[in-house]
Amino acid sequence: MSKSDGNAFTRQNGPSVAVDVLLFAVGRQEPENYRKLPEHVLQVFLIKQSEVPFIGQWALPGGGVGPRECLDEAAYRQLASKTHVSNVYMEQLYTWGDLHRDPRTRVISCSYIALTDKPSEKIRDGEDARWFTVRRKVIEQREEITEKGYMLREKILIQLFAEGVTLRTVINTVKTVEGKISRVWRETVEPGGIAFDHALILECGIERLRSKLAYTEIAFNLMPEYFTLTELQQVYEAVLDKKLIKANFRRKMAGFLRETSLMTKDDGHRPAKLYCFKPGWMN
Amino acid sequence: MSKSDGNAFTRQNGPSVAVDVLLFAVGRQEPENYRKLPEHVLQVFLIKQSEVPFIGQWALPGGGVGPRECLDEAAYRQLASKTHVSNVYMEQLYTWGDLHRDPRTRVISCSYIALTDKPSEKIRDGEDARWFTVRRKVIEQREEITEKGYMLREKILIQLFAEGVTLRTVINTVKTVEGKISRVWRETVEPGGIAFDHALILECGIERLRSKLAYTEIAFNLMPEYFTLTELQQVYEAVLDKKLIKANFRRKMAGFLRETSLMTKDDGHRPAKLYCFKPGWMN
DNA sequence: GCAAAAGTGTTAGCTCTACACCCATGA
DNA sequence: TCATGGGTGTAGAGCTAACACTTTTGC
Repeated sequence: MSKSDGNAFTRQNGPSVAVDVLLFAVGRQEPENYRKLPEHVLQVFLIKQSEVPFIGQWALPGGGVGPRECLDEAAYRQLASKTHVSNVYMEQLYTWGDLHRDPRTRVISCSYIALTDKPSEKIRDGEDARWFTVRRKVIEQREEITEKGYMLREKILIQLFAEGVTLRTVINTVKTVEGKISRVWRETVEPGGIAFDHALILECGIERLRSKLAYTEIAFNLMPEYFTLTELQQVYEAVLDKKLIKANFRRKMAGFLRETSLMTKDDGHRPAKLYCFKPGWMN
Repeated sequence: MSKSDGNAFTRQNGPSVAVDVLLFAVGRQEPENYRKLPEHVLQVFLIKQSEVPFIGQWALPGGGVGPRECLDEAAYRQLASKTHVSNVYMEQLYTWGDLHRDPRTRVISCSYIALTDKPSEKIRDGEDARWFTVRRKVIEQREEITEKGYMLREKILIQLFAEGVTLRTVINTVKTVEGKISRVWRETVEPGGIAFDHALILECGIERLRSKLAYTEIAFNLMPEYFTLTELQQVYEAVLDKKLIKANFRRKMAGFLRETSLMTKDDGHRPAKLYCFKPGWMN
């Protein structure tokens, strides 16, 4: 940030700066009968655009950063005003700066992941904001040895479901290694009704969420304060899209849990102990 | 990014956008005698500020983002022009948007990590740019159970050494858990001759680099094309600041290596096989 | 009784750790 | 010859996957 190059701090028409928030939750779907527990699915919150150039398409909640707020504050404000969700976990995901990601003007967007446990909460009235169930699939995968190194190409299908709306977006990712230098490249093939580059942001966010599940305690931000071990497991399964083995899962989680004296009841089967989160570093 | 809030895309005096690059390398220090291999240390590249308000202090290479370039391009351009290093691994680290991180005007900075294997290369003439050896130590640690949850405080000392210059910066980090919601907070206690919030960026980058060594192949970006297993181990040890056990290290790395028919020689001891990188997903 | 989920135990295989040991080189 | 690093083997601890089994509830 030395000042010696021409374009630093002198532009009056520099790029706008915005934030966009990927609000994730794990939703419970009604069980088939009184004995069964609800199924769990990963959900993301989107808003229908009412203005050109993406009128009718769906976008992440977000907007411009004010002159008196830092990025985190802007993200919180946008989330609170657009979704009525507050006091949630939030972390920066990635900053998107492609020249034409917004066709109107140059906008640099700092994206955030937010996690909540209340997808069912009344979040906004009207038809223009919805929780979408997320389904992600790798539909093509190709490994190559090239003259210069290695290449891994994947085609990814993300499907989004809400009542009356289904979106289908396709993304390509390319990982290359040339000599020792590795790179990742992502591009939208079919936006499928998702505005701006938000399909890319979503894909990036899902990847981050999944990988952080494995080596951090981030999943607890998707849980209510008290929860059963089966509920916790269902959240992992919904995010990872993969069945886990109960006994093993419980042993692995043991270090992050504080037992309570509370129990579930009236569930049509044996009551379960309720736990709450205790960080791993608290011995 | 719906357009419906007042401060989106209408400001002409919005924040400036810049990039800052943490260029890391692992340097070799001259061995004591002909038999010994060189010691390895983590190094970072800094530039001495020649203008107010941080005149005489040291900062990361960086500068404003041009109107016709995306963030990655800006980072590459800054790196190339300030350090004469190009064709290196680079990834986004974090975007810094505090209101007063630059006392002159509002600047939002997207920071990058860059990794190279050539710290010794003549990088820039004159007295105003140096490779610094990095030493990081946790000098205080406190765990607490509070009314609302848990808290982990750490005080971190980072020392930077170059010929004729020693910098000493102290940073506090606080990790809190309230109920289920976790947060991280970082602040500079003593900048110690480092400009802007670049001490924070450095600390953040070291943490990221260390944690990514464990679960990615990122370390190979710090290696030359051909290297011995001991060299690779020394790079890991320099970054992690921790001795590793040779036999175990070799077994763990086996899946990421392609053997060559080349050998070292004239080293004052038994010759070693040279390897090159092969990504883990290439079977 | 029975369906569903809560919760525990066991085994085989793998990985991680720590350490010991031998080999090859050039001065 | 010997200091130094190159390279491999092994035993024990601990983790993981997979599966089987018992317990407790509401209807």
